Parts: sequence; structure tokens; C-alpha cells
Amino acid sequence: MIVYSISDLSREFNITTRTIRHYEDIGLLFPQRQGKTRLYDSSDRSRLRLILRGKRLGLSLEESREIIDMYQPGKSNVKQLKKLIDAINSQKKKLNQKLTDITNLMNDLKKAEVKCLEALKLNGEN
Amino acid sequence: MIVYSISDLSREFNITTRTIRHYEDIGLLFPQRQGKTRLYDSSDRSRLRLILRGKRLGLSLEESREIIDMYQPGKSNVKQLKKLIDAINSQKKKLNQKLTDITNLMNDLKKAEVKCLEALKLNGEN
DNA sequence: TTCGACTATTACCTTTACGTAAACGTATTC
DNA sequence: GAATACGTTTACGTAAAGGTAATAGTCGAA
Repeated sequence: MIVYSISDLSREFNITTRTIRHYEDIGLLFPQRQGKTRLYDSSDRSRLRLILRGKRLGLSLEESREIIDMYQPGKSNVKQLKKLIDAINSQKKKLNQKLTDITNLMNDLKKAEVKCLEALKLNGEN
Repeated sequence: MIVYSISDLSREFNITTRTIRHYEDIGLLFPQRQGKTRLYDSSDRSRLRLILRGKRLGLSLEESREIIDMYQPGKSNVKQLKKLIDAINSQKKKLNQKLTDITNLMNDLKKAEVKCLEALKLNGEN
């Protein structure tokens, strides 16, 4: 079984060990221990990757936690499953909003770039 | 000319007036005043819309400011224009990363939903 | 054996983005 | 003329997400 030290992960994902420990403090990660030393396996690593992806998208750590928890329905009853499906669809809606926002922002930036390039052209002619 | 009161905008965008004043405190908005009362015009409203879009995408207010500033090249010199174009392209890269992240997250959620629906089916048969 | 590179914990500090409360002015309406 | 609904400023509070010591244990190489 592959294991990672805390600094392995901090190097790989370019974050500090403090950050990783913080995620453990708030219950987002729960690595094994060898004595006092944390040992991360590939599932811990995946969780971390998901957290960081969430961060890039502007999710709070709590939101990331909720989403990650969606990936293991566990032995839920029907009611819980339905709630989970609702939550999933709600997240999907938010993501669609983000897609729209990004598309629009991207277009704005393209226009801004064109304006810049034109201004550059004019300046070049002076 | 159309003008908006602070509570007009707070209602329209579903934020508090405190938030709007905060954006002014940090120099993101600069409405006209009638005496002490703030009067927002459509350009203030657009800026606010851009700020909120940025927020949905997880941008900090400072990042939004930088991006919004990209929309008015002003009377920049060549050097500044080139820097601006670099900045624009840098932002576009980040946005592309976000697009990838969203696509992946969306796929994860779809898989999670399928798992839920299957679990629901099984439970229904019990 | 001591140095450097790890690891750990505890604890206070900082930044961002507002919330919240106090205290007050202005205007309309009952 | 008191209430209601706006608006204002000042100022302290707070939650989230780490940063930054300080202090100390462990381990392999020189």
C-alpha cells in the first residue's frame, strides 16, 4: 500500500503542512498514525485533491465536505437518499451558474484583450 | 438618467446595504451623492454585477477589482498595455482551469446521482 | 554525536468579507 | 406627533482559512 508523508502531499499539491493539518482539525482528513506521525494513503490523497478542486471553484471547506460526502451514499434509507439527490441537483444548478459566469467572464476578457491589442496597434503607429 | 438607491440595489441583488457600503469602503464602488445619500447609476450597477459574478466564481474582491480594471485600458503606454494583456491571458488560464474543475465535478456529481438512484431502486424493492 | 531534515503540538496572529449594534437625520403616513 | 421606513456614520465583532512562532521529539548521514 502506498503511503505519503505530510510533506509529500504538501509538496505535491503546493500547500503547507499547516494547511493539511488544518483540514484534519476540521475533520476533512483523518489519516492513519504511526505513533504521532500522520500517514496518508491514496484515499486521503484523493480527498485532498477534491478539497483543493473545491477551493479553486470558490467552495468553502464545508461545502467541499458536503460534496465529498455525497460520493458515499452509505447504507442510507430512502428518505436520506432522496435528500441526497436533491442536494446533488442543487449543486449541479450552482455549477451551471458558474459555467455561465465563466463563459461570460471569458467573453469579457476576450473583448478586453481585443481592445488592448487595438490600443497597442495605435500606439505602435505613433 | 436612471438612478438606484442603495436598497434598490440590495433588493435586486439580494445582498445587504452593508455589503454595498463595504464595496465602497474598499473603493470598488463610488456612487454619486445627493447630500449624504448615495445615488447609483447604471454603471455603478454594472460594476456591482461584475463584483458579484466574481464572488460566485470564488474571486476575492481584490481579484475582481483587477479584472474590472482590465475593461478600461485608458490612456496606457505600450508597456502597460502589454502587462495588461499578460494579465488578461493569465486570468483566462485560471478560468480554463475552473472550467476543467467544474466539468469534472459535474461528472462526479452525475455518478453520485446514479449511485443514489440505484440505491433507491434496491431499497424500493425491499 | 551532532547536524539537518523531518515530524509533532499549542497557541496566538492575520486577512477577508462582511455582521451587528448604537445613535442619529429625513420623510411620509396614520 | 408618533410610528415606519428609509438613509447615514462609527466602531467593535466574527467566521473562515490559514500564517507564524515557539518548543520539542526522531531519524539518517557525515
